[in-house]
Amino acid sequence: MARATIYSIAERCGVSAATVSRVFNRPELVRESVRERVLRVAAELDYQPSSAARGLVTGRVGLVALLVPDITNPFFPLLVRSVQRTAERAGTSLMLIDAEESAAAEIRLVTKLRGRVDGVIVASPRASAAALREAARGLPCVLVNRTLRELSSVICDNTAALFDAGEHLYELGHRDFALLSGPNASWAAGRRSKAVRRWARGRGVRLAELGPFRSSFKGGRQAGAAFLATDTTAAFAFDDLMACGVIAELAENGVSVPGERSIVGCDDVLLAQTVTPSLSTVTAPLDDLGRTAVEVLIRQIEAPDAEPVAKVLPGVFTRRASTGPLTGAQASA
Amino acid sequence: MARATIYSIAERCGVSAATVSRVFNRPELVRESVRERVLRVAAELDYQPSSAARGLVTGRVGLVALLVPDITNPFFPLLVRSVQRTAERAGTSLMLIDAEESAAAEIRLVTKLRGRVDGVIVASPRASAAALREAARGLPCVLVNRTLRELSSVICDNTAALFDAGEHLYELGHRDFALLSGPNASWAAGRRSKAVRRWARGRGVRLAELGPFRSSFKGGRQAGAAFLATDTTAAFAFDDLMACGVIAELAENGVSVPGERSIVGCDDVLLAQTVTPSLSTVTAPLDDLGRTAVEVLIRQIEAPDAEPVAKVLPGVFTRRASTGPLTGAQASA
DNA sequence: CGTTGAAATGAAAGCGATTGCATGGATTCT
DNA sequence: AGAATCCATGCAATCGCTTTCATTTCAACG
Repeated sequence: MARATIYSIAERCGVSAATVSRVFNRPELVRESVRERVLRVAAELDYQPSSAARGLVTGRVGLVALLVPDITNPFFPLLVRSVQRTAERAGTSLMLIDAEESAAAEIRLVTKLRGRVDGVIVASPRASAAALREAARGLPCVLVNRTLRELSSVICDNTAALFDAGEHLYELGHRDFALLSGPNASWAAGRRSKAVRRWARGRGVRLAELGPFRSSFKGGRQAGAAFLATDTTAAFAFDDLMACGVIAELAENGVSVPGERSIVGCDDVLLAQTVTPSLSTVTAPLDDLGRTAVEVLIRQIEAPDAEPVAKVLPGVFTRRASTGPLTGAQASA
Repeated sequence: MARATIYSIAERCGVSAATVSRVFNRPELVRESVRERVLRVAAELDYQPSSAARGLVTGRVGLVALLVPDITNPFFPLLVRSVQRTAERAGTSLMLIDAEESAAAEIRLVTKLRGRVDGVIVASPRASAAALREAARGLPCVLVNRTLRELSSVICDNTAALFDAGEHLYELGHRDFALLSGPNASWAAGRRSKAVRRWARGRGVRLAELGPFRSSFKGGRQAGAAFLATDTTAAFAFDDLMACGVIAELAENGVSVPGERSIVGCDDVLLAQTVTPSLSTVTAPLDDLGRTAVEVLIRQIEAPDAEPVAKVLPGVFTRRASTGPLTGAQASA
């Protein structure tokens, strides 16, 4: 049986296709008895409107894309969920695209999206500002965790939370810190490093800058080795993934956390709670981040010429078990 | 500037829209000089075909959906990536849908997909067989990690790998085992439990069945407590997430792994490698799973009346650090 | 009972692409 | 040279829906 269309429904109901269409779009314009009949028949026939046909005439396809650099990075699934949930509530579906960490792929993929989706959310883009701007031309676009003049963005500002983390460590007695920085290409990494540097300078403590390291468990192992080679006692890791690698590396070398060294991560992914010891970290408001991104995007889709907006959501420091007091034993180390 | 269409391109090139269309679909039918000119103008105008218009006439929208029960479960991101990669190679995009662990949502969402996508891959569905069959009527559909007569499926069979895991533990000296079973609604959980039971019976060892527990870190903590309450020395956890919870619970109670108890997980998610001790587990061929699912789905889309196929891919036991020899100390415990 | 205005419905145009068929010009064959 | 063939291209129908505009229906009113 061929798929039901508004015509097959109209025929069965003895009305015109226009009326059937109205039942779904402007039901208040249709007499109740007719409306009910149409809905009943539609249900019987398993009618689902063709998104292609509707999209062709309305110019909207009811689809927004979310481009992530690496879906296997535990940071993103929560973002994906919140974006998808918000999108569904707004009556639009989500097209997910994994750029597999390639800046070139990002650009290529965004470019291909024009005409296929109503708008795109680009999370933590690696690509250059110029390329991004060019690729997003004529396509409503919202950046997550990156700002760019001329494009809307939603970012998580961890500055205050990193200050809190620093203060927390300072109160525990730490005076010598390590900054395990993230990839140079990462905009967020730059911001985080800057925040940590600012705090350290303001607080007047020593800060050894190590890295950059990759944002992965392995990158964290390397960072951990580098951290061990210094005589610092507390480290700011670029993110949780890296922090987990650091913890593993330290454990392997018989260095206890937080007994001998303290570590804070960033993002608060699932991993941060499951690792032993659980990770003190900066919790990103992932739910808000995703929701806000969709809201901004939808506004952008509805008013394509509106000024871009830049939303900033703060992260929050969450204390767990990977940070502890500086003991006498360490101080003498 | 309004978006470019085949008409605007045709006009600029002094040819008809049909020719422009052919340049993209059957380029060999168009004279080279014309083809080049059209392509150049199309590039200049940033032309992207309207997927809606194309979909309307071809009946294909170039989109397949992947429905997962919970994107935040670390099992899925790898599947998502492999599905998306394979789909992109086949020239189709991926619509991701998170059912947020609700069987009802699964059915509702699949139903809504008819007309919006060319086909759907449903991963680890929770919904009842009847509801699934009904929802997928008239929509090419492939199940992952679940079989159902009348629908195609791609599953990972862990039976042999679980036998290997058992043998491995047996050789290490273990004789008393615990089975920490997964949710009753999970088809995979049933299969895994059955495999473990079969192995234990065949091998003639004691098997304490505990649970069911939720497939989450917390569920694992509970499972860990239950495990500790027995005098068994090795546990089969339903999956890695649960196994990590078990390890955390044991660690908190001062029980060393694998010194005092051994544990194996299932799936081999990122977590399995980052947890301390790293987890001996059954590695699922996620890449193959995703790829095969897309291939089967595409075949199904191209030949909607073909018989459903059921593919089976084997898991492989991977030894890591969470399994170790039974020491005298434990035996006496 | 004819008029009027509102409410309900229908007719038809178009959205942007694909594609079967017709056409016209160049090439080849007889 | 005329017929047959072939290649490149254009014409026009079509996909399923939305939406404007026109038309019909009908209740209410004078």
